[in-house]
Amino acid sequence: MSQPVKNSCNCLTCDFRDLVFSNLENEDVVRICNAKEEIHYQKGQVINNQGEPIRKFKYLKNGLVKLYRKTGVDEEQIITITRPYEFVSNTHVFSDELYKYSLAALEDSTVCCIDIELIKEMVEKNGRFGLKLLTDLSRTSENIISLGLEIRTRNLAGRVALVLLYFSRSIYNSKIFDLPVSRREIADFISMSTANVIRTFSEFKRDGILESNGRTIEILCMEKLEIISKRG
Amino acid sequence: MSQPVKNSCNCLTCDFRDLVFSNLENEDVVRICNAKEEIHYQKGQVINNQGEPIRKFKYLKNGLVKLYRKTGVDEEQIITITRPYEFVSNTHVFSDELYKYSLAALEDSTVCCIDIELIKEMVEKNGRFGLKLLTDLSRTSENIISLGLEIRTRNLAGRVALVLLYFSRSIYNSKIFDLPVSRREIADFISMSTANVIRTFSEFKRDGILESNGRTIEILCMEKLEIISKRG
DNA sequence: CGCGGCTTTGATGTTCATCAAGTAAAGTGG
DNA sequence: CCACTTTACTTGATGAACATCAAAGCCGCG
Repeated sequence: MSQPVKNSCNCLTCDFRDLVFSNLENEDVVRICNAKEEIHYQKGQVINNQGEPIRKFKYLKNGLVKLYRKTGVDEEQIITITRPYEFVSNTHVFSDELYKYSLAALEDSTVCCIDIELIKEMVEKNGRFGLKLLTDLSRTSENIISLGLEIRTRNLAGRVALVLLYFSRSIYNSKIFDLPVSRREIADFISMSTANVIRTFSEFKRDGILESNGRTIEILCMEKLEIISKRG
Repeated sequence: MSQPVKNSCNCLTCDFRDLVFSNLENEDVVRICNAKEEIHYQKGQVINNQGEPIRKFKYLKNGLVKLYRKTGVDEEQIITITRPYEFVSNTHVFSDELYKYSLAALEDSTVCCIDIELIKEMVEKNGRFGLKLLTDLSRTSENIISLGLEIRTRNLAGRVALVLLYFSRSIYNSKIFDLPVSRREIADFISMSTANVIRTFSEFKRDGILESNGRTIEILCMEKLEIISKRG
């Protein structure tokens, strides 16, 4: 697999300026722009590894990523799967020295990397920017926490229904989509065995709730899926 | 049960000044001091309820609290149990209008309440204060997230061992302590049935790992407990 | 074409929730 | 202070939910 590719763009005119850096003056945005690295990762590439030092503040501009941690040899636990317009999912970048979790691209992705020290300097200098980050971090953390709580309250079928609804609504906004993850990754996401994820898919097919061909999924009956997700 | 009691103290000389408000000027600390309410809750009292509007930034000065959410009639899920010197556990105070979770006192507790708008104003005015909050929020969120992940990777015995070690080390710093929660609350914390929590306690007693009398616990064999917590 | 990883299904046994019944402890009203 | 009620705790029995193991088909890739 090839190396990540570094690109460049103008932060002043970037769509993300309003989303992330809305409270910074032009001169500060220019500083960030000159210091940043915009890196393009291909599907499957690792963006950062748990254990590595945290040097950059990272923002997903484009693509889809999974945040996960290794829980043993050949075993991982997926913490969240997110699209852009979310804060960097590694919510501990401001409190730790090392990454506790890994981040990898599920689809081709573009990540903006800025020295974390520069971001901290900007926060110190500009309180409104700090408040914005505080709000974003607050939201991202809450999303991860509540996702974990929801998973824990459900049985197998309920968990599978939950992720299917998550992909359908939060990620692809469509009843038909290609799963960005393997069955095994779904299992790692919702803490169940791969075999039972597959079994649950088969049952959903049998019951006319969805149609699937490999990773292509079509949800046929949203209502049933919602009921299963809620009662599970 | 009686109403919460409001007290007063001088923030300038408060131990927490260094921990929370280390980056604020004296005049700002005085403003906060005049605007704050210090409220004393008795064991069992609710500090805030899910669904209520978020108006205050709350800081635990003293005591022990549980953060939880209602998941049905007469059912709740405990998200975390914390001592002071942690950021307010409701990590979404900066991103939401309403509390998603409830907070209740497990022991007599003292909570400092400051208008959230005043805190936001301070952040805007003083970036260093904002950076401090960002760091604290980052740490608190990470603790909640990783606790949830740890619970999910363990079987019943492993989960019970985990909470026992948590109380022993993080909360009481002793091998002998009084559990601040019922068996049922432990079950709500680690997503298992009350009966099986009790059963696991009984097995630990039978195996000489701990001694218990009601809520009083003495851990006899830390090593075994650690092994169970890790392999579970 | 063969190899390895992903997927699928069935069979098996373990883990766990649920139910039930009983005991102990703690609060409540007379 | 005692009878009463409720809540917490405990244990066993049962069945459901789930993981694990095994075997086979499929697909992409060298």
